[in-house]
Amino acid sequence: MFSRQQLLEIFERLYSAYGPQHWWPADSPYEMMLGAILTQNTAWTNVEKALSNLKSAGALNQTFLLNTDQEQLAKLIRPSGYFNIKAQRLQNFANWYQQQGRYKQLARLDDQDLRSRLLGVNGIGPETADDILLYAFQRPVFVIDAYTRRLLLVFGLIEGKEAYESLRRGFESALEPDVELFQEFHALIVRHAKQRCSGEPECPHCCVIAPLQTRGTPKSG
DNA sequence: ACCCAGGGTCATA
DNA sequence: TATGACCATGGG
Repeated sequence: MFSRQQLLEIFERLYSAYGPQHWWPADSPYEMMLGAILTQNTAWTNVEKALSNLKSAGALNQTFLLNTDQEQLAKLIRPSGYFNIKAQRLQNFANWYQQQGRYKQLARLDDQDLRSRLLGVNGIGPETADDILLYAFQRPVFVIDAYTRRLLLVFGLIEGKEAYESLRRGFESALEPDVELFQEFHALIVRHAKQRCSGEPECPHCCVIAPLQTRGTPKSG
């Protein structure tokens, strides 16, 4: 699949091109977790509007999510798209979060336990769960998204049809479990995806996707 | 007028 | 297990 050396070369290029990203953009772990649900298959600019609406309405908290009706919540998050489904998902999350004893109790759980409990919430799939684990709970879990796949595909390191878990384990077994590295790596991949080729020499986008110096692991993994 | 975006669920074979 | 339909706004 890919080696530690290859991944580190990609990371170095991304870091050189774009610098530290300091993800996730949120004022609190709670806001981060809601944002992770709202950004599902949705441009972040739209999520910002939804989060802004929630803040203005004083709705960015457990009390509101647990007590308001779904239609009112959907109205506030309308700009993020899929608003009916996402309103339901936010409330599914809020109910679960309350049952689990909120952040303090969840933070006591080990990575795998916390992950499987997150996946038990209807509306939280593998990527959203891993976003939350990595950025809200500081766990060394590597997030795989569509951008990650595309980038690996550009370098010819994957076929493209690999399962989510397969790619996640690929990263996590090739790299040491370093939370800050994982946080920056995923953030940089997203940052790179938004970068259009400027056409200029030394274009950041093109510098990143140039062929790797390190050679591929022959066959097998 | 298209196309896609920091996915996930559900029904079907 | 593996496809396909569906969800929906906003920016290019």
